[in-house]
Amino acid sequence: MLARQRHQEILNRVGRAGAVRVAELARWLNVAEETIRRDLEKLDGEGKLIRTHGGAMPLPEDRREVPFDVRRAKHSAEKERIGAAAARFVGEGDIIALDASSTVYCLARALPDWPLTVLTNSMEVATLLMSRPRIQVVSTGGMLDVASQSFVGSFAEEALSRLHIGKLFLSSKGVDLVRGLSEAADEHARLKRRMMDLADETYLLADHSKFGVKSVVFFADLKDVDMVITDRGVDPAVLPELDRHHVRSEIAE
Amino acid sequence: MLARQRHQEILNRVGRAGAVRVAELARWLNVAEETIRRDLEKLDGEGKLIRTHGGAMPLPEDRREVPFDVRRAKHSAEKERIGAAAARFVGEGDIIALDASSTVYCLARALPDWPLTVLTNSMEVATLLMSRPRIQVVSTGGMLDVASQSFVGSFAEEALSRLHIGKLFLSSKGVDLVRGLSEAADEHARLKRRMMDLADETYLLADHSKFGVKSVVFFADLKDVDMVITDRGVDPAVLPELDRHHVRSEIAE
DNA sequence: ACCGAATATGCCCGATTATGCCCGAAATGT
DNA sequence: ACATTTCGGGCATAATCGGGCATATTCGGT
Repeated sequence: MLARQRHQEILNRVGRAGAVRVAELARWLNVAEETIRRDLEKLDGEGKLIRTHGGAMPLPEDRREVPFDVRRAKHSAEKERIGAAAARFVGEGDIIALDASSTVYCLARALPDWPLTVLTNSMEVATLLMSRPRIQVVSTGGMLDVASQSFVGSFAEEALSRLHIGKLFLSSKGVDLVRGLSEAADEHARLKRRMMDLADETYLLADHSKFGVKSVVFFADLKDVDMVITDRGVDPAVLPELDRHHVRSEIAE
Repeated sequence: MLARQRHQEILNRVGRAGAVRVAELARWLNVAEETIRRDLEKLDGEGKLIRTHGGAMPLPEDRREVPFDVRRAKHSAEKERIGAAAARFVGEGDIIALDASSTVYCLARALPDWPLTVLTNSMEVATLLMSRPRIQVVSTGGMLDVASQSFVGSFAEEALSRLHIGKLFLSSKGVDLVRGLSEAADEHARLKRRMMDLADETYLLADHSKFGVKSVVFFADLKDVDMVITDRGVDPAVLPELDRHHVRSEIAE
């Protein structure tokens, strides 16, 4: 039986019975309990059921469908991997900031399940993390930019200054080794700059297509970044160059 | 039976019976009383019921933070009418504020299609209005409260002070002619108070079931309200009383 | 078709959680 | 005031979990 098939089967049974136990499922589906646990972990992570000690329960009625479309534009596999790799730098109790970008959204989905405070200007990230009980979400507020579904403007920028950020995870339209990070819109650039100024550490999430690209507004030097997380498609010449700027880097496998 | 399942069952019985005893629950659910005690301790800690000696009781009706979808469903016809009536007070180019309540959400849906600036602390209102190109949405930001899907906290409160609000539309858990408006949670109460202080005019949207109800935290007098919009089910004695306080009122037909 | 990588699965073991039992202390009812 | 019920904490036990490791299967690229 295929793993996916098993997942469906589990969801079916959870939905009908109201609750299932790991041992039950293991017997019923002829797999080890470890496998069932991994299945439940995955399904819980996807928000399709709720894991409990000893088994799982269906979602409470009132949270089954989030009103907004949780449609996700193409998460290229690279972005997923970069997000997962970045998630490993998040420690328990950390105060982290996430910007409004699709790569960072992937990180949000991969965040570990422990107490965290997450500051974000992205509506989508906020909505996503609302279903994670151990995560405290804080939003900058500000003018709502429809295109990026995020808050921008001087209001958002000044709101930031009252906060502390441990680790900032951001992305940018372009990453040039000489000119640094760039964005297409000034308002987004300014906000990212502000976030970097306030953060103890800055992690740049950039898939290989971002390197060498210069967008319109430059907002930071590469040397202001503490670590770059990218994917295997990156030009091999880039990593030594980062090293030369004392920027750590990691390739998400 | 899973622990979580038992918790659900306990909440069910408490909710339906009004009160339960530890011994009863232990017998019904086939576990030791110690287990039930631990369950009750946990549920009480989560604010889902109130422990008493020998058993537990449900939360008083008016201090329950009902999830948004549920609130929206309740009295929806009246709320729709009230929202539509309130929308007629919104003029072109107005700067209005909307709080996080289901009635005001109905107003948001009924907003006229002309240029507007809308300040809100509700994620759902912000999401809804994102699809309205002529409406500029501004959010307070702050800590995200999951139950109400809205931003609260001192952060949100202070963010407000930098803004101007023309007309504020809000609702509240309870409206008492003598004691005024009340909310179940302090953080919501404080924010609403702050909004009222900053607004030129305050419109209270309250269906008839709100009148005479006293929740936990009072945050404003009726005389601070400029206009009350309610429905036909309201006690006829209420309107003259409002008049006596120089509060205008309207019944949404 | 072949090989290395990614994925899925199973097994083992120390850590965590859930539960039940016991007993002295606190609360309750008569 | 006294008998009874209920509570809370300490302890023991069993179920469950999570992570590390090994093996098998599938996938992807040549």
